[in-house]
Amino acid sequence: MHTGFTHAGESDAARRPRVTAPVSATSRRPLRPPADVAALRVLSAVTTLTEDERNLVRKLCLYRESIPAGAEFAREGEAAPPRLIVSGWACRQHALPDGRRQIFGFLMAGDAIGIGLKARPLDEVSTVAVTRVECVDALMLREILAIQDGRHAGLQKALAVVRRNEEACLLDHVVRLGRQSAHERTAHFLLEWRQRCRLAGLADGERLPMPLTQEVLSDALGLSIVHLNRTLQHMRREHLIEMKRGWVDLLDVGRLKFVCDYQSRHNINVMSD
Amino acid sequence: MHTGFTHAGESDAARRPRVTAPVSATSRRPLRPPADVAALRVLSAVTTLTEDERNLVRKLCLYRESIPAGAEFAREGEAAPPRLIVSGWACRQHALPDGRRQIFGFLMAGDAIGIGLKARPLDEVSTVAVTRVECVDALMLREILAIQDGRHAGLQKALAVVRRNEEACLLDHVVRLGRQSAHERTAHFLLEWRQRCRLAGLADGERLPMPLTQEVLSDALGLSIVHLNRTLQHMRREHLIEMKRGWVDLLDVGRLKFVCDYQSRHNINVMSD
DNA sequence: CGCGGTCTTGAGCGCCCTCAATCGACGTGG
DNA sequence: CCACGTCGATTGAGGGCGCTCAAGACCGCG
Repeated sequence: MHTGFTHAGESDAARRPRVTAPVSATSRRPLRPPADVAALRVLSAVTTLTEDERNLVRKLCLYRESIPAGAEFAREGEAAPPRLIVSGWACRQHALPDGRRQIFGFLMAGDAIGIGLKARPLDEVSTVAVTRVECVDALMLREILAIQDGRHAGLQKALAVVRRNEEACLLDHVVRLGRQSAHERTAHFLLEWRQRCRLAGLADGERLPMPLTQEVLSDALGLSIVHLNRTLQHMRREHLIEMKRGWVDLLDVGRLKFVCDYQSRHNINVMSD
Repeated sequence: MHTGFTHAGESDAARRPRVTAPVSATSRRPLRPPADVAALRVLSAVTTLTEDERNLVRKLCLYRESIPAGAEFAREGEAAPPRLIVSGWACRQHALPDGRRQIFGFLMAGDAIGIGLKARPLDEVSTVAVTRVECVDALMLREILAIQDGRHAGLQKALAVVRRNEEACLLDHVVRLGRQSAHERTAHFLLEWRQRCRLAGLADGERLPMPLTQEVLSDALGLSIVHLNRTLQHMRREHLIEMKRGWVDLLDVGRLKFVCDYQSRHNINVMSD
């Protein structure tokens, strides 16, 4: 049913060579960091990391693992092995026996799976790669978090915020599914997507990567694929968005926010420290 | 819009005097425990508690706080003060500016709010008492959890499981809202409700307390109040359920499970030690 | 007895679904 | 180079699930 998302949406970054130019220790972040530190970018956007912590993450990223599109990170019910996503997109989902499925949310560069001492239910649902996903084993990160030494306080906080954000998105998802129309849902989701892409440095202005097929999108938004298609068309005719191969342009963020009453929970998390 | 749920559904237990017959130390639990230990029942159903731990909870329950129906535990965005619910029902919700609201889930005896060192997003949404709620200040519990001494390992685990259950219910909620029909949603919700009521010792066979008005229920299930009403009527005509003042009878649990493909996540949590 | 809150019922309709077919892009093999 | 298969996006037709509006019944309460 949902196999083989080989088409578009692999970020440019994902195809670059491993280690490019080593960033000088205290410099500002480059505007387009190489893939290795895409995850790092997310983590350091959230809180200040020491150079030790940054190097630790960089070191982890040397040992990659590639997961093909459509493959499962972990099956339903099993605790997922700890991983940190470097590039690509995955989703958490649940499949009903009759073929329907519901997607709980998406994972992108910088998101962690199975981190955290006690596994959350979220880490025990089926997690599937939507595109090819580059990730690294995060067992070491997990152990570092377990040891409560102050040296990695920043890293600890960053990963906690990432977890919190995922849960906050889940709450927004509930509101979308329960109380919003197809248009509102779609607009709201795109704005959330925008915020996450910006945080990960994947956005190019208001142009966002959109590796999700309409089938995947409809399974997230609780709509039929046909109706989602018509909803997107309507938004294009309204000059709210524009879609190309693997990309989506948000043409009028203000109006998008207006139609779905979007208010970002993430800012709260990012600001608070 | 949604104020004053004074009508039905207060459990008998909630009206009983504080301390009735002190249960002998090692005896089996009484079938209908007094309200003071309703919370205790939930916690000890999850894992084995030492007598010290049980006494600690009992002691906490001496200093009650009563919250009237309709009152907010904490406003949106603020971290809720730590509390343990002894009796009554509350809900976590989010209100949209145009009056719509979505309920994320319900809290009942044994559920904790704002426990946990780092607050989850769930603890930062608006939490409203659906009936009158008796609860106790759980600041002490929270501090006990912070101190990692082995003496309260059982209590720690019990509260962690309660938290996990709430998150698992949230995931089920997403599936219901996104991919199930009104009938499936309703049946699925009732079965989840049943499971939680049984755990809390509030069920009388297949007769469950149902303090929720149809308005509240519809805001949880993402349905209009009218359609929920008709759905319930249909289930009554099908001899699946029966409803009375503040109670619901599940007449055919097997068929209910069949129509909505119900599989309990809770058993996993309760079993696993 | 009047009143407010809740539940119930009817009528009408629109959002969104299902089924089914077409089109375009792309990769493959002859 | 073209025929072909596959996958995803698109479009049309038709219908049903669930919505809104509105009114009435029921019930506990002051």
